[in-house]
Amino acid sequence: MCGRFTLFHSIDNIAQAFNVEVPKSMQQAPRYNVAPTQDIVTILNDGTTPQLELLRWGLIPSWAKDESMGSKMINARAETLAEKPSFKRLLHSRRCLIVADGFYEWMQEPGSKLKTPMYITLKDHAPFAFAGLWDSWKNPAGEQIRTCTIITTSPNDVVSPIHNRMPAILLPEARAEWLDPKQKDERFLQELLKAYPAQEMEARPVSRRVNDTRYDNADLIA
DNA sequence: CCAGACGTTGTT
DNA sequence: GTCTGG
DNA sequence: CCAGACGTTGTT
DNA sequence: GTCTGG
Repeated sequence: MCGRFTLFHSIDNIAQAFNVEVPKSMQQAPRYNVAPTQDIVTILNDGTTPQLELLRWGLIPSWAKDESMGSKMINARAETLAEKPSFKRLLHSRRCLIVADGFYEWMQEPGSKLKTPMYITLKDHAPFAFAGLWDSWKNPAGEQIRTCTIITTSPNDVVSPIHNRMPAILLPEARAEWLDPKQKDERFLQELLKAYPAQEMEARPVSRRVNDTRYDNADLIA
């Protein structure tokens, strides 16, 4: 699955890599330990052009009575998106990219309760896009809260020794297709959610300090 | 029809 | 054991 | 994902 | 909002 990731590239870097404008007001410190419920950098097409937006990680559907769902729906299974009441509607109209440059998976040590955190990136260390879904929820104060979830899929050969799920990373050429509001073909969209090519990825163990969400420092991945 | 759930992961 | 918060 | 709380009453 | 269970 995907419950923790990094985003240390600058907003300017990201904007250039994804060919989008930098919103004037957007500030983002380098992050080495992004956790659910926090605001994350996304790209979505809410009108005519893809835009950088900060969304809260943990989907709160528009019909939710309270925000308790937000800490549960941090992932969505690619295989069942088109069937699940919570996601089907979003697959048609609320797709987004979630920008990252690495993610963590915890590997269960055989014959032990210990888990080793592994850090997984592209070999060229470029920023990439998780496939995501988003929604907007009106809180009791009447404010629209935008939230999102990261789609998971079967692991490739780099991740399968570590874990039985991995986040769906879109190939660069698939990003525009995923964001295209006119694209409604479920099968076509789900085809974009296959595991990223293993030969372009690498994984290595990192410090257990990453376990604590309050610890967010560059030495985690040094 | 209405009422109530709506999710993933991992582990057993 | 299970839920909540980050 | 992991860490940390998990309860009530009353008082400040 | 939409699906499932009764």
